[in-house]
Amino acid sequence: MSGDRQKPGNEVKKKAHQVVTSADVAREAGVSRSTVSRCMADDERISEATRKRVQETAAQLGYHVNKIASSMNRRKSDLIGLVTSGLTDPFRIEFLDCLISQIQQSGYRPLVIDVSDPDQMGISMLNLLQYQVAGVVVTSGSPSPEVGTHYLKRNVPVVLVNRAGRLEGADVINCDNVHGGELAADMLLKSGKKRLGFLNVRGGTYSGNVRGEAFVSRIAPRLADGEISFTSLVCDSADYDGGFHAGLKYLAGGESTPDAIFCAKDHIALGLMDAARFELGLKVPGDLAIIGFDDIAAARQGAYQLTTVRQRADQLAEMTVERLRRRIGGDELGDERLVLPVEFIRRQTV
Amino acid sequence: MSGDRQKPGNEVKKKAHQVVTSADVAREAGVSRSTVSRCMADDERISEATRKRVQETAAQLGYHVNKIASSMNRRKSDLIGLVTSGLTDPFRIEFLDCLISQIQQSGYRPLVIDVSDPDQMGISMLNLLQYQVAGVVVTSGSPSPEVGTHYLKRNVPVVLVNRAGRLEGADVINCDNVHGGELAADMLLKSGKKRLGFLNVRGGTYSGNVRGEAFVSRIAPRLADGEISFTSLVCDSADYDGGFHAGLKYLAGGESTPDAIFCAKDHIALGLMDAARFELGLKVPGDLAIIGFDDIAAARQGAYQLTTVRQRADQLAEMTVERLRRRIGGDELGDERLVLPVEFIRRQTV
DNA sequence: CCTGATTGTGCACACGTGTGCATTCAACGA
DNA sequence: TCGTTGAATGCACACGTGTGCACAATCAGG
Repeated sequence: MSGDRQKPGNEVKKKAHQVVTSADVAREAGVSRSTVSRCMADDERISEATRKRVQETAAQLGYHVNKIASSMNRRKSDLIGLVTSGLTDPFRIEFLDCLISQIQQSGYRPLVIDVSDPDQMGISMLNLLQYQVAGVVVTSGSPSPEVGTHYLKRNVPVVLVNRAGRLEGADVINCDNVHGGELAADMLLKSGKKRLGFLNVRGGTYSGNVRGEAFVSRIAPRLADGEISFTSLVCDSADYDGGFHAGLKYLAGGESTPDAIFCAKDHIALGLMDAARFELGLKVPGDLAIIGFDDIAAARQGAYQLTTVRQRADQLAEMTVERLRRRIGGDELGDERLVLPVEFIRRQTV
Repeated sequence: MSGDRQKPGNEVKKKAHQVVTSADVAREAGVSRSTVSRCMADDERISEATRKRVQETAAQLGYHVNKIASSMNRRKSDLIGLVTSGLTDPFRIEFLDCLISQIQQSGYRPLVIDVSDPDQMGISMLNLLQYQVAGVVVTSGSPSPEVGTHYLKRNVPVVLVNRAGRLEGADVINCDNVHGGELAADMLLKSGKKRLGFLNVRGGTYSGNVRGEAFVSRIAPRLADGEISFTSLVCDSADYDGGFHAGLKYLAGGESTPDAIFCAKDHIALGLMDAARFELGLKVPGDLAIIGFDDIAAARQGAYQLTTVRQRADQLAEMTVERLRRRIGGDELGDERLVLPVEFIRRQTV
């Protein structure tokens, strides 16, 4: 009746208020440890009667499966690594919010890791592997191919979200940056504005660059006609302050000052808008039309009512989790490049 | 030379591209598994020469300590549970940002768990225990005393941040809500406004209630004199939209409409402000003075320039982690109730 | 009553690590 | 030469679980 490999005679040698283990439940319920394990996992081969009895005993003793030991045995945990860099970018936060919720709903747990220092990317991703994660979602930075092979060898799925990389063995999910850029271009062309601009962070991000390029190639014909002009604008940081200072710099006046700006992301657009309205006294959209990208919560607020291109964080999260689950489930999928449709949201800044 | 408990003869029986384990490193470096373990942990009793050799071998073979196995052996992981409810509240996000960064810097990893459904609180906290977490930070909800005893029994430290509860065996950290409320009151009294209000979410949160009560008791003398009036205002959700709709409701006009409102938190204040300015055409602070609480990033933005009471997220995180570390380190500390000082930030809404 | 099938449980092993204790070895003083 | 000391390392066990396989029990059918 007692557990296996237990030398007889030293029954109560352990410390008193030890953590309750499956062996305790087994002893109390008069079954073997195996049966307890099977009951907790709702194994079908266990009779209804014993299952109920064991589960009651477990509850009574306050027994909970030790997930660490379980993970060790199965050589895989139910942790999913979330690679991000800080919680400052509004859209990424919204995405993480949806993602965490959905991961949890699927029976997994998110293990967050911050890679604000890009040099740490590789180390951190390998570190994650130490936890036997079931999968990883990368929302910032680009893992090196070398890291990729480590994951490939361990058969741990990786999903890159809104990233450039084409990592071997990893899925890449992007919103439709190209179409988004085109939608913005179409809108500004229709608006009658003449001096167009595209504002992105210095150096550019992958997403931002694609959006900008699509924008430019869409307006190219009219540019060639000389009907409109275009300027590429740059800010120092991809956030509110960056947009704000860019506004001060580019909108100070002069003949070539843009009268319509497409921003690489909403957060930048908000800063730009505030600089224009409150620092420079410009009317939006009268003096300056603005289009953003993402449709973050603040864009909907009364203070902004920003016209923008929406990518839905919840759908992005859904695709991510669905992809992870299938790969974890054993589906042998080829690397794929998935695209999330975007939608133009017309508000009051153009 | 070979590892312990290894029956001779079945050297290469395992699957080919197996994960590299400490035994592999041991074999390759010609030492025992124990030595490998000690080398990876930088144990002092290992000679410089072998340590170097082993570590090089490990690197060459691509060996990484299996944290799950390690946690299993030590009966404690380096995970720290973060209990939150969604990533929507701006101040909580800022706090989590700091917290995650500091947790990581201390050599731990944050395991996030979402308890948007308060009924799930208990289950989720017990679930966390399954992962042998080293500690837990609660930023939302209130764990039941029963959950507390489980943690106490397992000797896993818990820190409640900006929560009401006085949990046995747990530290509670709050910002100085009382002083904050008083500062806001002092400011509004000095401003010359006569019809004061306090806006909080329906039902109230612990923090909000304390702030409001302190505010009221501070203005009580002047209230008794009849110099001023006070109204308690309520919104349906503790966020931007809640504040926005409350603004529409309470500021529609009439003799008793407040001309100065202290909001339980910045996020509400922003919505209120937008409703006042853009929907009702009120001047801020001319027609309506507004004071918030938290000093979130948006409060600093040009569109708002919100006067508020600042609690510093980074310091809050610092206190939290410091407290956790000491308890994890074995310090036997009594339950404590720590208070983070606040600071009045004067901007342009009063 | 016997045989084969079906159902429910138990045994024993494996997962990969940390660590107390024993052991080896060299150095050293007497 | 021998006993003592200290440093460096190996041995063996424990951590708590999942699961393949074997085994017992029950039952249907002949």
